[in-house]
Amino acid sequence: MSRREEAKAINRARICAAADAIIQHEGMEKLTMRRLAELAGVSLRTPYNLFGSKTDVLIALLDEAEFQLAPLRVAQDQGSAIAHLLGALGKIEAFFDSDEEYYRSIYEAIMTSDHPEARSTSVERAIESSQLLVAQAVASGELRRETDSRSLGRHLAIHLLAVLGMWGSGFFSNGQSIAQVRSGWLAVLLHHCSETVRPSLADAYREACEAKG
Amino acid sequence: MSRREEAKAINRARICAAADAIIQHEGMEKLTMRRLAELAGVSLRTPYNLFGSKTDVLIALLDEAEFQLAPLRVAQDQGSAIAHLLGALGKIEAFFDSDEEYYRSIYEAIMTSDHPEARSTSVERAIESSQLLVAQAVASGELRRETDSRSLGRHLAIHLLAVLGMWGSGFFSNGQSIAQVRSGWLAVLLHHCSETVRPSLADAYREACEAKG
DNA sequence: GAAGTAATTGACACATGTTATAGAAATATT
DNA sequence: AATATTTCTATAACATGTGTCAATTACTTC
Repeated sequence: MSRREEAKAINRARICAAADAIIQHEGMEKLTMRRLAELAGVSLRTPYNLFGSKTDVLIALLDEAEFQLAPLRVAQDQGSAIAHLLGALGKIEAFFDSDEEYYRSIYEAIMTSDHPEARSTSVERAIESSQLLVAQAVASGELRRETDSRSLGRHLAIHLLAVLGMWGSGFFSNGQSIAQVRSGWLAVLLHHCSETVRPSLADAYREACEAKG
Repeated sequence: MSRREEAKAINRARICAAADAIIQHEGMEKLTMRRLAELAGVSLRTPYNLFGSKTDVLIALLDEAEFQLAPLRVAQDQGSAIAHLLGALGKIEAFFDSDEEYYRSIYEAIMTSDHPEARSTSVERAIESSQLLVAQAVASGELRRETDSRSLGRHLAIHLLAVLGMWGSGFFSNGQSIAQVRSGWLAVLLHHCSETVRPSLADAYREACEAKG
């Protein structure tokens, strides 16, 4: 990395750190570009040079935290694809729980920003990941052969994103959100699964419904 | 209505008409409070006095058009509650189809506004309506007795709102959106329905899946 | 070390949603 | 009819995200 790139990386990191600090200690409303530049010790223009927009800074914060539905993307060579799908929910929940209000406010800001491409990107990513996992579940026989994995994968991802969106708006707590998604997913998976896994999914569904309230 | 209220109503109507005209002929980006006030022939403050915020003007536009998932709310005394649920989708589709780009841009603007309460309100309304219809379907025996109608109703509403949200972001076309919701709803309903209605729902489900693509 | 290049800075500008203030006009109350 | 209240207008202001542009600084290349 050339020294120029190095300097840029340092500035990028300082800006992220400053954004993080402002959100944590002063709240999202106080995160203005002027305040951010001040705390990071750079000029007002620099965040724009390095990130593009305020929304892009927030996206970088989430990326830095390795979110972005990463659990859904984990390569999966062995084990049950359905278990993997459901396990991903638990990972997402744990991740958000680690600092719920922090991630909630960032997530909301991104989802309501006037840069629609920020939304589209995460929608597309989630749909692709979910379609992949569903296809694996079909291949492994957990879901019936005739299942349209593109359609089902899209359905699951949409449901997840919708609930996350409502969590972002403060409509659900993190725990409620994931329980909501889990029962929603199970209801649909039950309809597409093969007889072998049906009993265990049905149990899981009953549990999930009770866990909601 | 006192003459004062009358005057307010007239101004309100003029502002709505102006907003409508701007969105239709100049596009959502041109809908600024200054342009709106100018075209409505009122001062910049008046829309704030009469509506509260720009978002509230947009909400009024949708309300005026009798949207807000009104079809879901129709009182239902007779006929099949499930048919009513599915029929509501068709009505929503027809409504949006009547001027897709117009409603899409308004819907998106509301859903991405920085007034989160606007979002919460429409989420709450949709969930309540849907829970009511599901409860009726349970009462009539179309859905099995043990169905948790609050939970299922919430699930259906969330899925609808999820897809509408993506339609708002331009991710789906109107037709695709509703087809997506219909098949999603049918999959879940199939899992909760009584044996009497299962065959017809299964048929509808197959049709809906083919209609997507 | 000199010349060229890329990034940063600073000061300013603009459009926007929103609020403030003061005064004018219309309406309601007595 | 006189007074009080409500609403609207006009104008200015503020905070914010973002853009412009010239000057400067730091780095790369030769």
